[in-house]
Amino acid sequence: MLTKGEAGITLRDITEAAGANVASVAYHFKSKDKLIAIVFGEAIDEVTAVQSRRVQALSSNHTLRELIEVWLHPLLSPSDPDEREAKLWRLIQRGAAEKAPGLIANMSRSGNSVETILIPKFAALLPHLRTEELLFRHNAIISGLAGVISSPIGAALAKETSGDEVRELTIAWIMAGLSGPGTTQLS
Amino acid sequence: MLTKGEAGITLRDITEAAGANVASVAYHFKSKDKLIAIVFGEAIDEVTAVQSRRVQALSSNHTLRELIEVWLHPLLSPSDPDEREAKLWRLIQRGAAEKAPGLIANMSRSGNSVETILIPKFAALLPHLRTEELLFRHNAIISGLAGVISSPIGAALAKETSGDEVRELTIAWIMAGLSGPGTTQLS
DNA sequence: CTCCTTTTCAATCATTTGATTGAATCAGTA
DNA sequence: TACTGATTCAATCAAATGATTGAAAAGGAG
Repeated sequence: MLTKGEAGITLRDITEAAGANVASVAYHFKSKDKLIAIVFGEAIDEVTAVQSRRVQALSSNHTLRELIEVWLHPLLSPSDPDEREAKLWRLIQRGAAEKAPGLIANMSRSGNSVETILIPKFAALLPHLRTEELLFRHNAIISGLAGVISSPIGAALAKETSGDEVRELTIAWIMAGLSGPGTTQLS
Repeated sequence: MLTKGEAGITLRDITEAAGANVASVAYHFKSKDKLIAIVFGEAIDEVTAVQSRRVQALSSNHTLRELIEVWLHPLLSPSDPDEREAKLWRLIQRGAAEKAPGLIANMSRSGNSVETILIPKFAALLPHLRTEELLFRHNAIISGLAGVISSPIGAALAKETSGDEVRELTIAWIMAGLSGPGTTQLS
C-alpha cells in the first residue's frame, strides 16, 4: 500500500492491484494527484476517527499508561488482527515524510479531533504541561514512533528484540517524554 | 537537495543543478542508483564524523543538557551558519523514511560511531538505562526530531512559535524522554 | 425489448525517464 | 607542436508514464 511513495508508484501499479483499467482512474478521480489526495484524506479520517473513538471510550479514572495504550493500541501490538490502522498510519507517516501535497491538503482535518479529544485527556493527567507543550510532544512522539516501527534502524533493533519487549520500550519512552518537566520548569 | 525524494528526482534535475551533462552521471557513477548510494554514503559519513567530533570534544563533567545540545547543535539552531549538517541530516532522514536502498546499504557505517562514542556518553549520565534501552531511545528521538524539524505538522506548529521556543521545547522533550525510568523500573 | 446513461477497456499519444553513443574538447607529456 | 588518455556533451534510444480517445459493455427505467 503505497510502499513506493507517491512519486514511485505508478497508475499501472495501482490499477493492476485493483484489477481495474488505467483509464478508470481518469474516469473516477480525474487524475493521479486527485486520487492520491482522496486516499490520504480518507486514511486520515479513518485513523483519527477510530483513535478518537477508543480514547473517548476510556473510563474516567485511567492512568497515563492506559491512555497511551488505548491511543496507540494497533501500533503497539503489530500482531493484532486489526492491522488496517497500522497500515493506514504508516501510509500517513510516509506521506508526511515526503511532504506529499495530497496529504498536506488534508492534514488540517485531523487537527480538530486531536486538539479536542486527545490533548485534553493528556492535559488532565499532565497538569504541569501547557497545551502548546502537549501539542509539540504529541507531534514529536508520533514522528518518533514512525522511526521505531518502520525505519530501517528501528527494524534492525527490533530484529534482536521480541515484540513485547519493543512494546515495553516504546511505552516507557513515550511515558518518559510526556511526564518530564516542561520548558517552564527547567533550570 | 533531494527534496523530491529518490524516486521523484530525475537525473536532469541533478545534472542541471550541477551544471553538468546527463551523460556525466554514467561516466562518473555508472548509474543513477550508484550515484544516489554514494550521496547517501558520504552524507552519513560526514554527519556522523562531525557529530562524533563534537561529542568527543566535550569536557568531562558535562550535564545531560550540554550533551544533547552539542550532539544536535546544528539541528536545534536552524539559523546557524553551518546549515550543511542540517541539510545532510534531513537528506538522511528522508532516505530512511523512503527506505531508499542506497541509504540502507550504507546505514551500518553510522552504527559504529553511535555505539562507541555517543551511547557511552549517555550511559554515563543515565546509569538507570541499559544499553539496549539507550539505543532504542536514541533511534526514537532521532526520528521524532525529524517530525519536529521538517514534517508538515511540525512546520505548522513552529510557525506560531519562535525559533528559540522550539529549541527549548525540543530539548525539554528529549531530556524528559531520556531521563524517565526504563522498562525494568516501571510498575 | 428499447433507449439512454454509466462504466469499462484496449489502443494510442505526447512526454519524460535513465541510459548509451560517438564525436568533440580538454589536460598533461614529451 | 603532436600525441594520448580523460572528460564533456549533443543527439539519440527504448522503455515507462500519465493522460486521452472512442468504441464496447453493463445497468436501469419505461
